[in-house]
Amino acid sequence: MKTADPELMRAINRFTVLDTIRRHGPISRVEISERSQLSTTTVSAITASLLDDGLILTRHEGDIRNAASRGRPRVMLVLNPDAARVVGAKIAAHQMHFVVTNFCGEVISHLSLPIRVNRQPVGVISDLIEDGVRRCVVDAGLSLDEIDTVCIGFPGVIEHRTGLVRSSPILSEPDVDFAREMSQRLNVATIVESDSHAITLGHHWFGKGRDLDDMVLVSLEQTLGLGVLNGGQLFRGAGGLSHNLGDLMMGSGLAETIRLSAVAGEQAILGEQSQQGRFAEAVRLGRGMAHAQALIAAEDNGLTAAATRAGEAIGIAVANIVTLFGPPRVVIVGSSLLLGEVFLNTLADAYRRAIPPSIREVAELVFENSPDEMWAQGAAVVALCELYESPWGTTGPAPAPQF
Amino acid sequence: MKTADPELMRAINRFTVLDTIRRHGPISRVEISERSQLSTTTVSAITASLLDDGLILTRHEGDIRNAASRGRPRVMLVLNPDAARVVGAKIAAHQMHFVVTNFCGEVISHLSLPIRVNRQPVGVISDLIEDGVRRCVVDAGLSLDEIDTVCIGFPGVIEHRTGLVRSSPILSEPDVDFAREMSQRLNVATIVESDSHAITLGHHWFGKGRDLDDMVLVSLEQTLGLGVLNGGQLFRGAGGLSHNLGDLMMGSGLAETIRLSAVAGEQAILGEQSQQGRFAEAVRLGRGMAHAQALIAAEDNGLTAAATRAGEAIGIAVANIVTLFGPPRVVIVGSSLLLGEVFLNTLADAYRRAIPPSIREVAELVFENSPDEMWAQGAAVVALCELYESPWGTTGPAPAPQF
DNA sequence: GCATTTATTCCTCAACACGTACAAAATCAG
DNA sequence: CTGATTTTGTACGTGTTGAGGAATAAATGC
Repeated sequence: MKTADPELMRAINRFTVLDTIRRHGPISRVEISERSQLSTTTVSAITASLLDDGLILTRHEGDIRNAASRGRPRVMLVLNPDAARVVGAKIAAHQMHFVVTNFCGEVISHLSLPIRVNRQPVGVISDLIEDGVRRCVVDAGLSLDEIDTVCIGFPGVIEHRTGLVRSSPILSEPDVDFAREMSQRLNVATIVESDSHAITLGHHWFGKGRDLDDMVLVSLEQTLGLGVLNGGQLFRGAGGLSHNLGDLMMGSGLAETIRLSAVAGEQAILGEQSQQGRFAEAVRLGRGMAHAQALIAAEDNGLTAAATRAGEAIGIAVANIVTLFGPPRVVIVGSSLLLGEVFLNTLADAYRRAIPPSIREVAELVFENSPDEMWAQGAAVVALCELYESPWGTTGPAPAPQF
Repeated sequence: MKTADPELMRAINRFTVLDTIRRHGPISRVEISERSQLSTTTVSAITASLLDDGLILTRHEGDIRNAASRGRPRVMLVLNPDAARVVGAKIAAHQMHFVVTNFCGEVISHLSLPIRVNRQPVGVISDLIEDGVRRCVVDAGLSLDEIDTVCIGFPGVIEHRTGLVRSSPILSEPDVDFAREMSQRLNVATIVESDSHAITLGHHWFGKGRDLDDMVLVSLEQTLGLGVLNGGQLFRGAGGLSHNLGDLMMGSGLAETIRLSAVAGEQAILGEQSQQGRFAEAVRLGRGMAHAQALIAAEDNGLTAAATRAGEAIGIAVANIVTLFGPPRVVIVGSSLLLGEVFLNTLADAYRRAIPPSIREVAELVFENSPDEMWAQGAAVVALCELYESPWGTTGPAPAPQF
């Protein structure tokens, strides 16, 4: 059972203030007070502490109130971008993406490695990731010592609490303790998280979920993932396991049942078609979906049928997710969106037909083909979220005194 | 955003202590301190306040420590059963159940009304419920003034926050504000909650979920419902909507897709068979499932086939729920369990085949045909939960001074 | 220059958790 | 029967925290 002491109270309010400053750009203390329902004096005390810890900065310039306003001008507060730096990574079958971001989540450097890591031994993959992280950090003009946290977004079933990769299409073995592996290699605190969860938080901070504290994100990549945002926080099921949409069974009887990934996974859509020359090459290079769109536009019947099947199945699955979670918005991302109109229209249509009438108006569907960088940025956001919640001034590591 | 002040801190710790006393029977202050990680002095202060408010009682008898123990004997604390009384109700198509419970959730009186309310106008149903509540309260030797809260468990999609019945097989209209309706009739604070949520909390307090703070319950009655317990609390999706398992679509393509309720709902299983005389009569009286079991035992081929189809579909759906929520236990309740071995075995078998191998060991299935009284008791627990969380001594209504 | 307005800070108060010391109530030893 | 022992529960003081009011700071308008 969680016990409440003054420390927890302080942590909550500190987080509230910090998050308000992050969300609402340059903001004055009074406005924080209004938004957070905290008294001005409490806000002042907390912001003083945050300023003292170097997490926020004052800016006297940007008082954007009605210019002809009397009274003492507001002092605007902003996040100190240099308060911390984190690395976010997205690992996929055919490429890796790395970003270094500052405390605001803004990308400082970006590295894309088009390397096929599929089914390589764990050691090889760790090597490649370690290399990518180090290079991206150097590109940002930093050294690893200056990085606070690394977060690696992985496809598959991830146990966030322990950092265990339960199963992933990229790794040939189950139950790999990737968090420990990378922590030891980099000597930096490392988090492992599902790539779907990462992009969910990424969209909450910077993308299509900025205005909502409750939403659901469906990611259609090599694996079919799910992220549920509940009250501004990721909903991690019991044990912190990430969800794997691809493992859902579609069908009412065992005879005609099929796993969603077998209809709508990347491999399922492209698989049948990928025998022939140039297309197979594209798939191997991770550009299968873009290529597929061209083929569909050129009326490739086999692919069109596969895309239609996939769209239908996913539309139904999304309707089921809405039935269970009732979010006001469903953001759909991932490389499969590249399949184009046919796929998207089928999906939206199947959704409309499958959703029960009584909750038809509850959720809106939003399609967004986020750039790869955003996935990595989302992983960085996961890391930042943990930093935000961690106690800094009081119990955290004291900043080394400078002489 | 939720702000933290001393009041919140106190509320949290008060709840922790109260809940610890409820769960672990007669318990001494030191033991509370050990279990809750609160200091002994804090526990002492809080228990003093609880004693002062009359929510708990001291019991000097039951020091069950090693009998030959020296030192000052422990004073055991228990919930004061008479601190409050609530009414819980379960409304179903063919019958209503009411219970009055004390502050511990123990049933004081129980009333079962075998009335068919299916599709009656709202006014008629409210009348019947009002009557049932009043009779049950009188049976308990009480008057309505002495009841603190009423909670009514309804099948269908319920919006707990607003007390709105979004849709229910019992009501012919959608979006009925049942909470207000009953509050006005009874002049007692009334909560409306999904019957699945009610039985979920009921099992958490008294049934198969007593030892777990995370679990999932699937209810198979006229509607197919779901309750998710997360960290000891009901997980209510965005907007507080209850889930409706029956609205899930089973199938990967629209052509072969069917709603779960159309395969595994009570009507779907019994519907085809219920034309003939005695069976139709049983169904009308709400005893369809029990009768069906007898017919299946007598090798009624049509019914057996229907039960098998339903079991398969539900097994698959449960596997999907486990994929999404990853609970350590799934409790399956409801009248459909009466269908017997064929149904249960098919369900368990379909589940085993549908669950992804990587999480096969995560969840255990538990079947439990809870008595109707337990559903009503669960509704009472919902009411009690709200009482527990509400502030009593400080900000709540001060007890009228007695002269 | 002075009143006015607004943002921020200083000071005091109440509530809380916690640690220490002390009182209470039983057992055990002689 | 008396006193030491052991364990439990409580009174007091300290250090948090946040809230509210008074005072201060910094601009505008007349």
